[in-house]
Amino acid sequence: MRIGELAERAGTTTRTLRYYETLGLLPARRAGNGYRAYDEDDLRLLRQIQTLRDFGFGLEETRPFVECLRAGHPAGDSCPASLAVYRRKLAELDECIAHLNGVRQQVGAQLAEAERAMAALEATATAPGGPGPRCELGPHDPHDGDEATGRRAG
Amino acid sequence: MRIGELAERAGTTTRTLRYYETLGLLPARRAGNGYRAYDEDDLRLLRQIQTLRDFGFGLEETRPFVECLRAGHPAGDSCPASLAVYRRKLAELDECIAHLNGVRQQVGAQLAEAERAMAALEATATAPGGPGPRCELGPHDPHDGDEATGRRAG
DNA sequence: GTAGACCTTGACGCCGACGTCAATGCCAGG
DNA sequence: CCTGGCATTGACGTCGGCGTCAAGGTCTAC
Repeated sequence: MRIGELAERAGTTTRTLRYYETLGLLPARRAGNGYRAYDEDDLRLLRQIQTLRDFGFGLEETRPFVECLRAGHPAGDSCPASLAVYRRKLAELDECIAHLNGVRQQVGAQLAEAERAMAALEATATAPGGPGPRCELGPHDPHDGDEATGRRAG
Repeated sequence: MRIGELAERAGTTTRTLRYYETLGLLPARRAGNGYRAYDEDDLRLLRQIQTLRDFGFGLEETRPFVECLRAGHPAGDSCPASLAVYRRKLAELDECIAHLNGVRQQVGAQLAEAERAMAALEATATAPGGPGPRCELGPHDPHDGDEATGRRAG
């Protein structure tokens, strides 16, 4: 099949497939006219990549799984290199989750404290039966909470 | 004080301070020679920014806190807009943590399963050795919050 | 008067995973 | 023949938070 069909069947875009090819993740054979030619196995490789990416794996981290599949193994995680990636990822996840839990606690404490202070001020400044709470929330895209890129000399 | 001194006292770089200024986050007065001039209040604003950034807040999210301080309030979170950011962040954190916990479980299960299958075949493993764990796991796709644009049609 | 330590603005680089043109080629249908 | 829908490569844009030059101005010390 050609790139458009593979993209559609996998629910992705041709741009993505070409990108994966530049990474060597999903190389394609070529038809006589220069068009990329894919088969069902390529679809499987692609699905493996997508599954891992949905878990938050970087594309490079999916490589061992893809190569494992291409080596003829029944599953992408039938190889030691893949298991190593799993383990690394688990450690990363644990660290990240712990970090976020810590942050959550601190932010929660800050909020509670600030709310307490605000309530004290409003009680002294506003009369009873006043207006409702302000609603200044706007649309936003969820980011992650991370750091670890070298900042703050410390 | 000048930019170099402020940077040093805050443990950051001049580049960062100029960047904050372009964002309007930390505007500076100017000395006669064109040099940026900061005072102790600016240092406080900067410290507020840093604290929030350490929590994983984006720079834009620190703006209400900074403006709150500049408005003369005792703390950056003495204003309703700041509290709104806190609450939004908490919700984000909760969502992110829940997501990561789910992923962790799935990856853990995958690993366990793969290890079982591997054990049945062979018992050879490679020694690990990574550069260091980073926490860059996102709750989901950072560029768009849903799959309407086409990936993983399912 | 000159080194050199500070400052200025401007502009490009980086990371990840693509999106989005642009210019052009291939092929089937009317 | 032309239209139109697929394909090709190439290259720049995006987002966030800066790093890293580059070319020059300013002030201080010797």
